[in-house]
Amino acid sequence: MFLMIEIDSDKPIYMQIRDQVIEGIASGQLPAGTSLPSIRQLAADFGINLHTVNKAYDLLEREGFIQLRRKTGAVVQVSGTLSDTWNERLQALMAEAYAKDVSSAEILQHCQLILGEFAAQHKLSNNS
Amino acid sequence: MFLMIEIDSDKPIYMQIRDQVIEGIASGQLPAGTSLPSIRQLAADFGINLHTVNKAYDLLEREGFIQLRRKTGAVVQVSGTLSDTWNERLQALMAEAYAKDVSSAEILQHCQLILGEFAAQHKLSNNS
Amino acid sequence: MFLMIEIDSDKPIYMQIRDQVIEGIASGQLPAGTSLPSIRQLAADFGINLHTVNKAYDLLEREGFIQLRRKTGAVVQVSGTLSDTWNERLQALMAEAYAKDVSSAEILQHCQLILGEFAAQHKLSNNS
Amino acid sequence: MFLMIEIDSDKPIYMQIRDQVIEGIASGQLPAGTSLPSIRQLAADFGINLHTVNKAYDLLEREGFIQLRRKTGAVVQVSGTLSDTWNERLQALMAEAYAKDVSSAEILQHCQLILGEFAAQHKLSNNS
DNA sequence: GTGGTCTAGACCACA
DNA sequence: GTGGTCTAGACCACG
Repeated sequence: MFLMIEIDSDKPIYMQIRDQVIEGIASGQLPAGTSLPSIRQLAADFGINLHTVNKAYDLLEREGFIQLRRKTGAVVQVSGTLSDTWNERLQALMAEAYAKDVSSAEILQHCQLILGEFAAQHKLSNNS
Repeated sequence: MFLMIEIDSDKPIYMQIRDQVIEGIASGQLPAGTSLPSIRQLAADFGINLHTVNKAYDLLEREGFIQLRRKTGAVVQVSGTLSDTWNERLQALMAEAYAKDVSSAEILQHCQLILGEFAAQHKLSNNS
Repeated sequence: MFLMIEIDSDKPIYMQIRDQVIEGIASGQLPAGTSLPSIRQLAADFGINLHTVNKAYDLLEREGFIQLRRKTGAVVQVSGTLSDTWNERLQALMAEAYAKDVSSAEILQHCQLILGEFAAQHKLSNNS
Repeated sequence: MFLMIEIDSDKPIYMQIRDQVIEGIASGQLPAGTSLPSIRQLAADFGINLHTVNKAYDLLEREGFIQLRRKTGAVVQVSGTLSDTWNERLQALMAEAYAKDVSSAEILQHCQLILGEFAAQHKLSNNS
């Protein structure tokens, strides 16, 4: 599995699942149409509560990243628009760095670095 | 005042205060040395509790954005380094957009737009 | 329990908790991984307020001595670096003794004595 | 003057005065018998409140570092024993470092360094 | 008047 | 059950 749950993290488990699924999609490891493990499967694999996984999947569906089907389980779908709060969160993050006197160039470099990694992994996944 | 509190938001009030103060610093509205309203003052102005404001100010101080003084209140101070989780949060945000099939160029454009606004406002504040 | 709260002390209660937990870690009574009592539990045990304990735990977490988990409570974790003011506080303390005409040798002996006790207790805890 | 007041510090002003007078004594800059500036003088020099200086002097007298006389002002006297809380504060400080996995040798080295500086300055003052 | 500390009691998110 | 957040009201230290 591609998931890495840190039970000690300050980030809620369902958010860890959500974020990592999204990163998996971004990096091309989970292209559209891919089936995600069933809720029971995933919960069993990591020894976490069904409700926790359910909450993550439900959130991912509401955000348009996956589609939940009876029996078939969860399927990745790439569609939808950026969430309402995305821009706000980005602005908060940019402000945090800018207020620390980090230059715009340096901040953009950080962004580019991350995006570059996604692109590189994407390419790799497609070729394999 | 520069603050805009949404009592119904899912984001904790003390985080709203923190984020908006940081944005104020980033945009130059709150240059180093500026005095922030006292804890009691701000609490009264927005009809929120003293402890909530205190928590926000305490957090801002620990993160190096302001300095709390016994008698003078809170004063803006730019120093310190980026928080440990800044890069993680940025990566999660970038992934979210990339997974939505938004191109790298478009994402970077979003960042640049925000940073550009900060720079423009900064310039404006300095000239006035 | 290992704690000893003096309600009448000039030292704030949350600082008493903090210092004693740190001493517990130093002496090996609280090795990494040990679970601390929950906030509510500790507050109830000593008849103090939940928020006071919360403040102590929050401080200990920020200083890297413990880790707060949603469900499991507080767990000891040794990491992080010395606080910024440690050296200043040490210097003030050394000056106080030196100004009383206590010899350097005697002062160092005090330090060694304390450190020796920590080491001895540490050894004891490990062997048991 | 030998004093350096930081109005922004988290440490109360009267404590800054106290600590620096003690350091002055420890380093030999203020040998026994030296007259300290009058309360009014010191308050005027630093633009601080009379009560604040008074509080510092009062504390220093109660701790046995100086002697307050009518008209004559404050005179340094080296005598008295270590304060009741000195050992406790030292123990807390040692614990803080030891709990961070700093070795006893390294901690002692810190202490020796500070004491060595006092001794060196002391010698210098006596020779001059 | 400022921030710092403590108490009392409440609701929510997480698992 | 855990910690996280918010409210309300109190007293103290500092200057």
